[in-house]
Amino acid sequence: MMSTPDGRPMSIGTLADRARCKVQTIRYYEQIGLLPPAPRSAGNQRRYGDAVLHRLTFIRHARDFGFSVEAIRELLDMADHPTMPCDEVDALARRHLQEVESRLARLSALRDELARMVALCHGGSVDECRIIEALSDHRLCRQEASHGGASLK
Amino acid sequence: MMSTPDGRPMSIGTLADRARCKVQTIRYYEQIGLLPPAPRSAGNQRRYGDAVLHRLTFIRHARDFGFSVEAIRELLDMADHPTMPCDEVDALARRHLQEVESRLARLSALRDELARMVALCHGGSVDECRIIEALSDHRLCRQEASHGGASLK
DNA sequence: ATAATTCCTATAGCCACTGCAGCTTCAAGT
DNA sequence: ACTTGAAGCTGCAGTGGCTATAGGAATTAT
Repeated sequence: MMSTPDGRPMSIGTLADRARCKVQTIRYYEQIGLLPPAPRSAGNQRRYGDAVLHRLTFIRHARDFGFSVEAIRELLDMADHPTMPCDEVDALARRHLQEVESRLARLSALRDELARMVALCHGGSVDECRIIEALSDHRLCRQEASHGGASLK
Repeated sequence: MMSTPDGRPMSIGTLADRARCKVQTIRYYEQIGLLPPAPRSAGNQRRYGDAVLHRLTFIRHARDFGFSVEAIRELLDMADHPTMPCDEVDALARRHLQEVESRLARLSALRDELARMVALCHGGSVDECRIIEALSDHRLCRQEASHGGASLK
């Protein structure tokens, strides 16, 4: 129906289905240079071969792992030079792991504070609500630094 | 220097220092209606009393807890009606806690996958790099669902 | 009086997409 | 051959929660 089991090139929709991403995302990746400009059909529609499917799969997978587009750009550069040592790939991945672990720690501290706050509520009216109170007064937190404004994306 | 220990109103910079946030953020909050339009000096500069400091502290604190601006809008509405029952406050906080726990779970699964991936690298060149390989081939992941594209903000 | 600082508005940028409007092209069915 | 509907095209706006900058006016310090 929409696949090309033989060598014929794919439409953008087929590529999107195969890579499990949206059509617009593919065009966006082309626009920012993660994917090369696609060759066009006579009617100006993009046509793709398997190489782009692999590249796109790589990109989506790396995004699922939380790598930024800039990091992926570097990873793709490295993957395009297979004879170079993989130290930089390793370093990039380790840096990302550290970032994830740091976010995890912040989010975990946040969860604890939030759970503690929620546990304080025993019904009643808003003016005796411990949650509102806790949000109003930073001193009611266990530690200042536990969730202090750092980006916890 | 810049504080007003007596009853005189504060400038936006003083308010920003006291609430530990940026001047632009205050103007932004006014713009989106989290803070009321500030009264102005003769020269059109914003002047603030302590009430706004408290409101802003509440907002910043709730943001530190990861509440969205929309959620904070609701919390402020509730805080402005102290005689109402606090059920809704409680429900909002519990919902947010659940959201945080779900993010935490996703991020934790991601961390595990990433750590596993990083551990596979034993040096060498890029074409034998297990990290690149893992990113290229989703089948090398333990479980499909562990980090599959869900927003893990 | 002057200099340094802070304030004002308006606008653009961040990230990684997503959605829409208004049009053209393609593939399948009759 | 013709119609129809799906899928494609470009370009632009919007998301969230700020942050940064430009160019000018007001305030404060010396």
